Amino acid sequence: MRIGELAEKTGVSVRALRYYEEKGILVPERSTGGHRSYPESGVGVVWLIQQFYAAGLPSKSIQAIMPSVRAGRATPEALELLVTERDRIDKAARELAGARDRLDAIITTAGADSCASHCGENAPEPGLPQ
Amino acid sequence: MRIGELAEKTGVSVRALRYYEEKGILVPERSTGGHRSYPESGVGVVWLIQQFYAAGLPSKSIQAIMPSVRAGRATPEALELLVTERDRIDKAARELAGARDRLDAIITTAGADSCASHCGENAPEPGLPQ
DNA sequence: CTAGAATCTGACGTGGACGTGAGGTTCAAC
DNA sequence: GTTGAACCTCACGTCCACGTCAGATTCTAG
Repeated sequence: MRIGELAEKTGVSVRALRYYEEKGILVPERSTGGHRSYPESGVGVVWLIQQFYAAGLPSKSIQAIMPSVRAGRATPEALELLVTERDRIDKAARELAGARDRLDAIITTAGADSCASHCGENAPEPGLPQ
Repeated sequence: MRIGELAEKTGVSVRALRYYEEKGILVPERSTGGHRSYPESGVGVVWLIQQFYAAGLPSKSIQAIMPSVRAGRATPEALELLVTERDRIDKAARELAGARDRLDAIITTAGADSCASHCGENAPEPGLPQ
């Protein structure tokens, strides 16, 4: 599969795919003419890379992790990095939950006021079973 | 409280605090000489700002949200932004959980292999209660 | 009153993940 | 064989949350 097709299938830009190669994250084959050629599995791999980026992993860590992903096993050093990053993600998730709750609190109180002000008086409870 | 003290109490750099003012996120009083003066409540506010940044909110959104935080109520437009950002955080949290699980899967399988290879055969279970 | 610490205002530097041309090459179709 | 789309390699531009340095001003302790 050529770079444009992979870009379209994944929603990632062509530039980004070239950038991944530059960083050693996703290195494709080359045609005789020099064009990049990706396997079908590239789609899933790109999705995973995007998830890792979204989780805040830097390129270097992703590049270090990808071989383990492909192989299904890891050297002790790679394993250490994996655990470190997983713990970092756990921490990030907790902070995210905190921020979300803060926003939610503002929404319920502020929203209740705002609603009362134009929906007609005080609702029974701010509500929020979840 | 002066800027250095607030920086020390929050662990945020002096430069960052000035940046928050530049972006209209946290605007302090001024002494006659022009030095910034923050209230005690600034400590909590800065923590909240940090949480929002960590959650991926851009300065503009934070700046738009802070008045609602201070007032405890929000205009309909602000409320819409709050809900939008909360949902964005929820989505981010789900993606984060996904990435975490992917890492975890690699860790357990790869870790089991890796452990067996140097700890002496197949352990009963990959283990990892925490 | 004076020294030194803290703060002030610009203003340029940084790092990461790409965006965006410029200018040339390769590929698929006709 | 030729054309137009897709691709190639530089290489500079961008955005954001600050870092960092310079040079001037203000505050606080003795």
